[in-house]
Amino acid sequence: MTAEMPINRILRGECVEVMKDLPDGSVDCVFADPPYNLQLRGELRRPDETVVDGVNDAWDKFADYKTYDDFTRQWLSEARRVLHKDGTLWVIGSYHNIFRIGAILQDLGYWILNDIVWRKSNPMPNFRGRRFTNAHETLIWAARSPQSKYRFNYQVMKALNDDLQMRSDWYLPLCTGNERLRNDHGVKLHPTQKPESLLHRALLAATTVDDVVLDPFCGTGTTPAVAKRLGRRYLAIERHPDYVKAAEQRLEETQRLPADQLEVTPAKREMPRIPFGSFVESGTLPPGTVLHDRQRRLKATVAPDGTLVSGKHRGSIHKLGALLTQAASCNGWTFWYFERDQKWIPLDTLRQESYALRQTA
Amino acid sequence: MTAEMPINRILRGECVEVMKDLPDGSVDCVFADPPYNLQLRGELRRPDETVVDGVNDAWDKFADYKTYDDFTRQWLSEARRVLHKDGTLWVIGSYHNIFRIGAILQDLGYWILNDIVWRKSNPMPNFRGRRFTNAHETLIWAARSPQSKYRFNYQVMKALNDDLQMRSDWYLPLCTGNERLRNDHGVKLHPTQKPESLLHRALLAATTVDDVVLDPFCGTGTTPAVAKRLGRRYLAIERHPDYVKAAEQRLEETQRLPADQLEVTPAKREMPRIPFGSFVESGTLPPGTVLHDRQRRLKATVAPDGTLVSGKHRGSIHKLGALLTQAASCNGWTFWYFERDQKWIPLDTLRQESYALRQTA
DNA sequence: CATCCGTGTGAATCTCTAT
DNA sequence: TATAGAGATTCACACGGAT
Repeated sequence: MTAEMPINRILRGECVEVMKDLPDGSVDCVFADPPYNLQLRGELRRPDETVVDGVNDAWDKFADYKTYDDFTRQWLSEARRVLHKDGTLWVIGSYHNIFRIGAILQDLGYWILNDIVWRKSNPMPNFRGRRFTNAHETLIWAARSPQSKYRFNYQVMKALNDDLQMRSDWYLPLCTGNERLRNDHGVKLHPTQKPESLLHRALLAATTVDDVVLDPFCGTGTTPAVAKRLGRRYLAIERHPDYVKAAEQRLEETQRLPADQLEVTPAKREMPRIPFGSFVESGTLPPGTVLHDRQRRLKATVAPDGTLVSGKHRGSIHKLGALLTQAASCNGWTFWYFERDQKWIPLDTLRQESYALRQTA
Repeated sequence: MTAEMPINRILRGECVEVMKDLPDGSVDCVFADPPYNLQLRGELRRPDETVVDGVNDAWDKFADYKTYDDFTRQWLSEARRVLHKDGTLWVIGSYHNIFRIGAILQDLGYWILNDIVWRKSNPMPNFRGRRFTNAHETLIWAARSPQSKYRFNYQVMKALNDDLQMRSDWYLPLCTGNERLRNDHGVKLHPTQKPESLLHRALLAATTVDDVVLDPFCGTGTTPAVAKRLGRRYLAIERHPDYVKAAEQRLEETQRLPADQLEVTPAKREMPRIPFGSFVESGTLPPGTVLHDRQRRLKATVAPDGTLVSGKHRGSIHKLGALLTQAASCNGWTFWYFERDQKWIPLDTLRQESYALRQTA
């Protein structure tokens, strides 16, 4: 290593090698989006027969778990050396790689502060119906050591979340539309570009103005771009010259926010959808519960999966209501009634009560 | 190991030892809520709950991770031996232990299918304001091997979620109120009792009626209680006699749902196959019947052997559909339409009607 | 100008059975 | 064990052109 510390630059090269040239303790925060080692096998098609454009790049291929672990141990070790003693590290991954990364960083002496779940508002569905929709990715936020006096901007996060403590589950959309970098033919430049909103929240939580942020897997430069906009200094490492070029251009077009705007971010609150099945799971309406319509002419029974059964018909609260009344559609929430304290109450009451509970929780 | 297989019982003892007495491949699903190895500052605990001295010493920390890893490897290995080749395993944990568990189960040959995030509707706040509110726990769902033909009740999960694919993030409340087991003084019996709703969803997704569910860390019996209620068989292991007693009492008070209330949305894959030719044989679609696609751009004629003919092409309803649309594959049942009462109806309707007839027959 | 509709797409470990 | 054939399977958005 040398004592020379480059700053606000994108360095081209292998991150382990490049980091070796950086001084000890010179970085306040690391954000890393390493290869996931996805191990995709064949071609996957949507129900409409179009082919899914999966990650098929050479940089995501590793021979086996051991090769991936060795690689992980190397870059996490160098990142730790380069980190300031009170610095923190973010890593993002999926179930393919995140467990290995988490275990290795614990072995290396990092101290996990939180695991954060990025809940995707618009994930790709599971086209074959063989698993749960893979609707999230996991970030690990860790201090360099258990003794680190790390930075956490508690009030900033609370303000960002309508004056409620920021939770460990973040609901954010994918990087799509205009934000996604594309070439002249409209083809995405990078298969896994992260949304700026994700970086915005992570950097806003764990760094302050003029802190140095290092991204060892820079890609098309989301981390340095958000860092620059938020008035942080940055250093990014990227192997592929095309990505370096794209990131440099992006950074030219990115302006540091004026000082008075550095901490203003609107937060959208989601109104969560409540599936009828959740009341079955919770025991509020156990399987076997009898429901009626308002006039009590129709009758249906609740099944363990939240469907209703009436004679030989089965369907959701909406579908069965429509079927039995021969209507095109039906709002099952207001159509079906259940009995409580000898009164018949519309299902929708349950939903209203549930919303009220969530607000105060 | 012996060939003796106890069933619907809670076995008292260390789970690794007890599992050694169970036959190979005798269990369809494992649900495990292992000790968390919580590392509070100044107090580090081994899996057996004894306190480790000198937490701040790196060597001790390594020693403790190693102890936890060895323990994890042991119980995951025995669980894998006991699992049926097509069986699946659920493990729940937090950031303190889940990364080690995930890496070890991958090393042992398990194949991760999903990681699931249990988002708590009512988590404990972070009192010191030094981190994000720890508002979730992580479950790993894994098959015994990449070759396992595991069970996933896709349609059941979809029904439970208002006819949308169930995602990998589950929003469920903690176990509180009446559901929480307490002693005569109102003190909770177990520090980490899981909500029944969580088990309801996991078992409903990955098992069917009469499957055998094993819980190696039974605690106060949430897993066997939900398994019993849902008509699954169970086997549970618990070390502490007080918990065994509480779980046994709880199971006595838990009733299996009546058979007609256990029925859920059937999987299409598991419906009996009906050959298209049977409708030709029965005269429902006599040879010469004309079929169209939905847009009525394509036309085919039924042959006596149940193949379709279009120009010089001939093949099954699937093959011909794929051929004419130049698709890799095609579901002929939903692709082709026939005319009845001056309406064009998909072939699949015939199949549905045939199923309904069998029900009433 | 607002609305509707068709099209495209996103870190994906994505089938099962009979022969 | 390899191959062939049947047949099951999608959600949230963004964008652009048409209404």
